[in-house]
Amino acid sequence: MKRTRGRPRQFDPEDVLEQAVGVFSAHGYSATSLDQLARATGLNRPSLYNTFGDKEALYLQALEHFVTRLREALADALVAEPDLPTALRKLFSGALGVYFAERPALGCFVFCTAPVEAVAHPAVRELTLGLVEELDALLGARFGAAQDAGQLPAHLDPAQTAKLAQATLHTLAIRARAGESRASLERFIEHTVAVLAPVTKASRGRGRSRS
Amino acid sequence: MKRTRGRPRQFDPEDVLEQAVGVFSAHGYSATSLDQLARATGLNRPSLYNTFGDKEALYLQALEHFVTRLREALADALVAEPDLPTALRKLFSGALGVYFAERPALGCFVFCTAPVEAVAHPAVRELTLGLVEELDALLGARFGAAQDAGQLPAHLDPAQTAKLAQATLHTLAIRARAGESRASLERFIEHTVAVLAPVTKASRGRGRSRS
DNA sequence: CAAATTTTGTAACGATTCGCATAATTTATA
DNA sequence: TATAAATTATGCGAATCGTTACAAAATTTG
Repeated sequence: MKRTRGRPRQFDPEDVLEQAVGVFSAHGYSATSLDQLARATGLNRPSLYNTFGDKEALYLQALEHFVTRLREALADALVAEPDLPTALRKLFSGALGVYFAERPALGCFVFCTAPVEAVAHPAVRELTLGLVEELDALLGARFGAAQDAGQLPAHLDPAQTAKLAQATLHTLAIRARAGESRASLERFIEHTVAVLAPVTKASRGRGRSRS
Repeated sequence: MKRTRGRPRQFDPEDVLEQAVGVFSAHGYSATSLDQLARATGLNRPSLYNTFGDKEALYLQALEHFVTRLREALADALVAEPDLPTALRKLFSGALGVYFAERPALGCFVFCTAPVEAVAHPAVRELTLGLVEELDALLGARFGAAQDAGQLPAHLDPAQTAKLAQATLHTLAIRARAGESRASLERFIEHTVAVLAPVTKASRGRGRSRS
C-alpha cells in the first residue's frame, strides 16, 4: 500500500461520483453547471478537472458509476432467485427502489437523461446502447434458462421477451420521473410479471421442482 | 378573414414550430440556444420572443405541436382498424416512422427529451404526464373494446395491458435514439403484438366477424 | 396623406458558462 | 532541512447564454 508522492487528495473519488450522479440525474447534463457540481461535491473546479477531466468525461464516469450499481442490483435479483415470477418481481421492485430514491422521483439516470445527449455525444450513445444490449443479454439468458426449466411457454422467444422486460424498465423510469405514483407502478409490475412469466404446468408447484 | 392592424409577419408560426421541434428534439431543451433556433427558423430572436414568449414557452409549444401530430397519427391507427393485432402493428409501425424520421434517429421528442426537464420545469412534467395518461386512456379503451369483441383473453386487464403497450412505445423511442437498428425494432414489434394481442378462438377467422 | 400599430433587424446588456493559469499548501523523498 | 511532486484555492478570460431597448420598415385605419 504505497502512498503517492505529493499532497494527498482530501476526498474519495467514489463519493464525489456519487454526488455527481445526484446532481446530473436531477438536472441532466447540459443544465448542470460545474459550479453546481463543485458546490455539491465540496471541492472546486480545478480538482474536478484534475481528477475526472472535463465535464463530459465526468458525466460519463458518473453514468458508469450508476450503471455499475444498477447492474449488480439487477443481476443479483435475476440470478439468485430460481423462480421466474419471483425473480422478475425482485428485478422490477429493485428498479423502482432506485427510481424513487430521491424526492421528487428522478427515474433512471441513464434512460431519462442520457438519451438526450446521445445524439451529440457519441460516447454517451455508446454507453446507453451498451447498457441496453447488456440488459437484453442478461434478461435473455434468464428467460432462456426459465424456458429450459419449463417455466416459460415454448412459443415465447426468450430474447424478444427480454426486450419486453426491459421495456418495462424503461416505462417505469419515464413514468416515475413524470410523476406517476409508486403504487400505480407497483400494480403495473404485478400485471407485467403475470404476462411475462405466465404460470405453466411445470411451474405450478412453486417452480422449484427442477433446477 | 380579418387582416391584423400593423405589419404582417413574414412567417407561418406552425412552420416555425415545426423547425423548433427539429432543433429541440436533436439537442434537448438546455443544449439548444436561441441562436440555433433563430438560424433554423430563419427569423431572429426578438421575433421568437414576440410570437412565442421565452425559451421555455417556445419549448412547450414545440412539444404540444409534436404531441398533436403524434396523437392524431396514433389515434387514427387505433380507431380505424377493427382487428386488434393489425391496429397494434399500425400503431407501433407509425411510431417507428416518427422515431426514425431524421438521421440519426431522434426517437420520441417527448419521451426522450422532456423527462430531463420534468424535474425542474413543472409545466414540462405536467405535459409529459398528461401525454402518458392520455395514451393509457386511449390504449385502454382500445383493449377494452377488443375484449368486448372477444379479441383479448379475459384474464388480461385492458388498462394494465395498455400500459404495457405504451411501455413498448417508450422502449422503441429510447432504443431508436440509442442507435438500435430499425430492423431489430420491427422484429420486436412482431413479437410484442403476438403477446399483447394473442390469437383467440373468436379472432381466428380474421377478427372482423363482429364489429 | 398622416396616424396608429405591428413586425423586423441591430445591437447590446448583464449574467453565466467552461476551462485554465497561477500561486499557496501539503506530503514524500533525498 | 531542502527539493520534488501532487492537490487545493483564488480568480481570470474568452465565449456564450437568454433577454430586452430601440429604431427602421411595413401595413391598416382615419
